[in-house]
Amino acid sequence: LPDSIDEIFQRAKKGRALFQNRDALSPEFIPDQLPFRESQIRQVAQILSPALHGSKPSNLLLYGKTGTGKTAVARLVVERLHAQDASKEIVTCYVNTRISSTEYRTLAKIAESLPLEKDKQIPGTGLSIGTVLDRVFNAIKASKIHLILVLDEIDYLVNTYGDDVLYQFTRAGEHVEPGLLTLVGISNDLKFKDELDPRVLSSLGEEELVFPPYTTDELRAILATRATIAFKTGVVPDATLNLCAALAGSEHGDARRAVDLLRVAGEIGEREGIHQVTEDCIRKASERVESNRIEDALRSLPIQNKLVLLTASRFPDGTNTGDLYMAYEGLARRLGIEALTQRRVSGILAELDLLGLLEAAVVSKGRRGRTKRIRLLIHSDMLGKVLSEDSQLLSLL
DNA sequence: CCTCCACTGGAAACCTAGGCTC
DNA sequence: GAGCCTAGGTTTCCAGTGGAGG
Repeated sequence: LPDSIDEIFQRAKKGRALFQNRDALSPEFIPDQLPFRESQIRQVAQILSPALHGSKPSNLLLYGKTGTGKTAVARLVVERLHAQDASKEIVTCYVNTRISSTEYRTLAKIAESLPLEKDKQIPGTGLSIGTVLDRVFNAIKASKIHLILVLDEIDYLVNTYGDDVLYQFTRAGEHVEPGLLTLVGISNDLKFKDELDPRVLSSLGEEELVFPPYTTDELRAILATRATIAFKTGVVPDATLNLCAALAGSEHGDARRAVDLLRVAGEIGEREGIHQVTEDCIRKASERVESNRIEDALRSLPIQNKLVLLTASRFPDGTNTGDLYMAYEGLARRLGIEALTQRRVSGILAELDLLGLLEAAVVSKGRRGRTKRIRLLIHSDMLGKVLSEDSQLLSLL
């Protein structure tokens, strides 16, 4: 509906506002209470506490599926530890290795939290991993810092780049004296240990903690607490919280998902100008959250991956690598883009499969060879909508 | 039971952008 | 500024393969 700008602002002013503190539902929000995680908090605090009298705590590994509170617990405890530290020698650093996306960027992020001399800053590119590591270790050594390094989604780092860097970090004890380095690894993947060099594992996993998924009841309680902070009183009925908890609970007790859902539902309610966050808002939010996730994934894709995806969308009934590649070449020619080799396109198909944007299952057709059965998993309308934002692809849409 | 297709996917070489050293 | 280095993406090369059809 073509609401005029003023109308939108008027409605906002009139105060159909449902939120009183939206931040309480933002992904960055760390509540000072983490219900149902008291014992984990206590244990992590216990393990890290030697840092306060200048000795090195055990390295620590936290396991559990997404949204089970690993990150929140780690950040909460590390933050408090930092606050309690009178010596001011403790430096804490949190990096999500999947978001940093490469070894280099992960190290650069770590370096940001260290006092690096002017000529030892880390540029965006150009240095070897080894050089960056040296600079990081030297900074710790020179300023006698105790770095407590939280590596979130460490399984991503190891699966994509191997455990070399991690190995360097685990034996950094010898490199960084008189400074100290303590590692807190966070992994979503319970099997990730199998991939690790035993030397790394024995050092990193000196202490381990498993985070069980939240039950639906626990999710409901968490949501209720957050809702009272985030929303005005009486705005969120119990039934809404129940549905929200149930939806998130069915997806392996993911609290982040649950909180996300509630926030978006609140925004939908506000926009519709209704006075409560209804169950219907939750359902709409559930769809929205999912399609946003996909749209973001699409937007951040390199041009060639977009083109491969677009090619796949031209085959509503699915196709295979060879046929897709021929069509892809044609489209690339029309766009004046250099076509990649079939080997590379095959690799891109595997990447897109991993992202859940299409299905590329290897199938054998007997005498007619082996190939990937390729099927788009997203709406081609949505694909067209997002890809048309890319000026290079516009002429094909 | 064997063949042989149409690829797969590992390995290595190659390319490019960008920082470093001198 | 020349020449060197690295990371990350791509190409080149190729041995390997699941299973329908013979």
